[in-house]
Amino acid sequence: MNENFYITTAIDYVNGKAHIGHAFEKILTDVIYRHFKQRFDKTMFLTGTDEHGIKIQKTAKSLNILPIELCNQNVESFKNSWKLLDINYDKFIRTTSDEHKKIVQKIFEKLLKQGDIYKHSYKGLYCSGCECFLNEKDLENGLCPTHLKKPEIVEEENYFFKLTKYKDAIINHIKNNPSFIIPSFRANEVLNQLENIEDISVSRSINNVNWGIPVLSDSSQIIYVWIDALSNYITALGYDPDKEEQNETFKTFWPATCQVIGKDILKFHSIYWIALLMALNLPLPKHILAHGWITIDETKMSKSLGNVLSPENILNSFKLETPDAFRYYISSCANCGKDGNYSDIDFKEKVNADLANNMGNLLNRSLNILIKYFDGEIKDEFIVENEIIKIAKNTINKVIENFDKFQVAEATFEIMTLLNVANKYINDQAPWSLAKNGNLKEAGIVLYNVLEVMRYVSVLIYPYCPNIASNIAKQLKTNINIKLCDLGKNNLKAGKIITKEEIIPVFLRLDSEFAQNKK
RNA sequence: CGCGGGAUGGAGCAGUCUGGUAGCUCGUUGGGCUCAUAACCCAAAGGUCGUUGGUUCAAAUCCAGCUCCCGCAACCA
Repeated sequence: MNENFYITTAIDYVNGKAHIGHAFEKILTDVIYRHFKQRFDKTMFLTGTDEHGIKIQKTAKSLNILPIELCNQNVESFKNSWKLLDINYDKFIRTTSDEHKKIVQKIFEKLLKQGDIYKHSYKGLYCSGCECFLNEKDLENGLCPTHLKKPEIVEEENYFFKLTKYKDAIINHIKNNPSFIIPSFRANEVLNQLENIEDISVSRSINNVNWGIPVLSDSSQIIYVWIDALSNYITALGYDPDKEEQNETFKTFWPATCQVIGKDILKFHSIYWIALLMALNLPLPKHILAHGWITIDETKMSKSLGNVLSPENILNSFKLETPDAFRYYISSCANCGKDGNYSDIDFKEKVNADLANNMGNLLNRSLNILIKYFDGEIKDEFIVENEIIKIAKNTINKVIENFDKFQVAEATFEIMTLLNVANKYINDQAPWSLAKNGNLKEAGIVLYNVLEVMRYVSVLIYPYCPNIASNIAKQLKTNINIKLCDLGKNNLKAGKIITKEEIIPVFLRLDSEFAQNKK
């Protein structure tokens, strides 16, 4: 395989700290990324933060610090969360970085020059308390709900992007590429939204918002979020709108293979972003993956309900030293693009059943038999492949098929099915009985086959549970960092692979009491 | 009459396009095994597939009506 793979997440708005929703998206992306890294040679994973705008400006003011100080603090917090969750991104882009700002300004100028951006006066309801424009629907009895003041009608000159110019092209692209928007049922929503689009405002007066990237040729205007934030996916690659020939990184990775976003921002990514790329004459991303929400105990997470969970809360509440169980659960609880639910009870049951009982215990019992009857040694005569290895090889294909459709939850099901088969196999063959009855070779063959399956499983589960997977590989003395296409070739070699002391359960059941202090 | 998705044993879901004895994971109950992390294997109980009507030899599946939930439209990750 020498295809290239570039995956991005949405960049998070750093007006607060990371919660389980942000974490879901990053874990989902990281799992997909790690899987494709097992298939492709050149891969890239981008995440980052969106840091400009009125909300940051105001929050910073209320804390009596500079906007950049607020951003720096929260960016640190986000990065720490991702570290805790083993999010293995290659690059972290900040919209406040110089490299980003310069390119955004150039992009703006280019679009302005070629006529895709034009100046237009905009009339709206402005609340001086909020220091921003309000929509009519936000008003209560014609008053600003926060300040109970009547907003004034203010006319402002802004720059607009000719979104309508690209409407037909976008409709065609979506219709001609059924796997462009995943899941496909969301494509209809987008097509609907496209019916009513208008040109969008892409700048703000500096009198209203000053925390942003200035328009190069007009110091009275700040570039608004659409061009500022969306373009991060290409500024991070070093895109330069002034150059005919782009750099190697850009040529290697653009267009993105998959852009992972939340369903709330699908409109911006499947319409605004696409139009922007068309205007820049750049190829479009292959897939936009819109994931659903994580609900907490079937309830929508919201600050006012006080049920916002951070990934740290959950890891701490179960005293987890690695994020593997959480990563596994969160990426298997929501079928492709649908909403998923988090509950402490489900979490515990799912990871106990799958990771401890089905997977960890199988490794543990097999290695113990190997110690008990063969002193941890695989003999040459044991290396005879049975039917179960064919099933394992078939599982690789099924997992790949699922990931090709970004069905991350569905792929775990295939791995668990393989483990079920292996558990049944060892039970039916009963190597402990074979050994007692003197059929040592037969017993050894069974163990070899089960451990081979575990080797396959270690690599297949790696994208979800990198630490557990590495642990399994360590006990088998095998290499976890191999490509999926080589998995069938590097079978376990004859020799002593483990001692009694080295057998350590890779994942213990969670039986601790549910932790308190969730708030 | 805005557009779209959904309603399947205690829980969560598949099956619906291409009608033909209702399937998976978890849970429950009984049994087996004793290598293992109260694990693993087998078996059983439990569903008139939201509702009404239609087409058909035959409907979870196709058609029509109705009820209820949800998403988007409307910058919550």
